[in-house]
Amino acid sequence: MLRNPELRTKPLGIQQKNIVVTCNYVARERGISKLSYIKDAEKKCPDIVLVNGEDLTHYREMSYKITNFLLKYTPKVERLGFDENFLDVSDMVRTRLNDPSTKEEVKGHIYGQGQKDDADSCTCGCHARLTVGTQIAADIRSALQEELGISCCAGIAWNKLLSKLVAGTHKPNQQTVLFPEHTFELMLSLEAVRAIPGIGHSTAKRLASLGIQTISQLQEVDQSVLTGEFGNSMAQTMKLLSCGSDQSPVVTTGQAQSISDEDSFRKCQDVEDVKNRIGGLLDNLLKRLEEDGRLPGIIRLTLRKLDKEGQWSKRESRQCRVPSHVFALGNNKTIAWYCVLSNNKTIQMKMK
DNA sequence: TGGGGTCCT
DNA sequence: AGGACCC
Repeated sequence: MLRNPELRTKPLGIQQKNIVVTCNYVARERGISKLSYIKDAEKKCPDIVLVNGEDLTHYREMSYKITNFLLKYTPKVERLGFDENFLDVSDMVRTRLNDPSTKEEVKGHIYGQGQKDDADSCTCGCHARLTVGTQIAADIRSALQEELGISCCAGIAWNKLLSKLVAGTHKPNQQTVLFPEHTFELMLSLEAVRAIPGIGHSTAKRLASLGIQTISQLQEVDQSVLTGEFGNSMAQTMKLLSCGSDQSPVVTTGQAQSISDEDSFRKCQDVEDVKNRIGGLLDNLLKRLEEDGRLPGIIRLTLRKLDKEGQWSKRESRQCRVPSHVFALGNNKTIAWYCVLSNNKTIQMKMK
């Protein structure tokens, strides 16, 4: 929509292969959901505009523009995917609170307000700090809109878990603050344990096998039951998460730990085809590598196979260290196969 | 389901 | 090398 503002008012979906991976809010009002099949989306909304988003270059660039913009406010910026950032603004809050011109006005929504009367029992000053947090968020969001044309949501709380959860409570382009009295309310509004960031597919299944499906069940279960299934460390963090407690600090993301390029290799029959496609992926990688300026220490090839029923199986990977002279020679295609051949391993690719 | 990423075991 | 998690 940034590159083509006319799309702003139309139902827009971003397409990768057969799937609408994400869409704008106009499309969502028409019943389109993320990760739906193109066919279903077109049935619900025949006039949906589809833009191919298989090449992530533009999104990646914008993503880093935004992160770099946020880094002007504080060095404590942690990226999560291409479109989320955590900011630890504790230091900014402190300096603003020392400024006599700072007011007590809350910007944006207050979570849970109106459902209970707010007896402000806090004596630690957290209400004042969170209030300043809402002002910082509002400032940053409007600067983002002005300078980069980006709208976004924000959640203001005292840890990453809660800020993320509360950010989702008022949805397009709004911000919400969580005051401590409403923490339990927010956690219990989630219902399923799966809704806790950090509890994924597999953990949710294992919890279900213990008879635990809701957050309140997780809050109330005996610690030893969890420890038996997950071990001490995971059991403890899950217990804490269920109560809205998150000890993890905001960790500055910095430069990428890895760069990768993928393709699903649909309709790829012969060896020649495979070589060409991998060669293409490699060309893109080398281009990005050059922009990055660093040299890789390891190269890895990952693949997924289709079995006879056409189902995806697990990923398999082979990796090896790359001596820098390989890059000094600059021979593209040599590098492509370097890791495979250097281990003298053959990877069978069976594509449908 | 897709094309990315992170960290832990 | 694989598994879990995130978007």
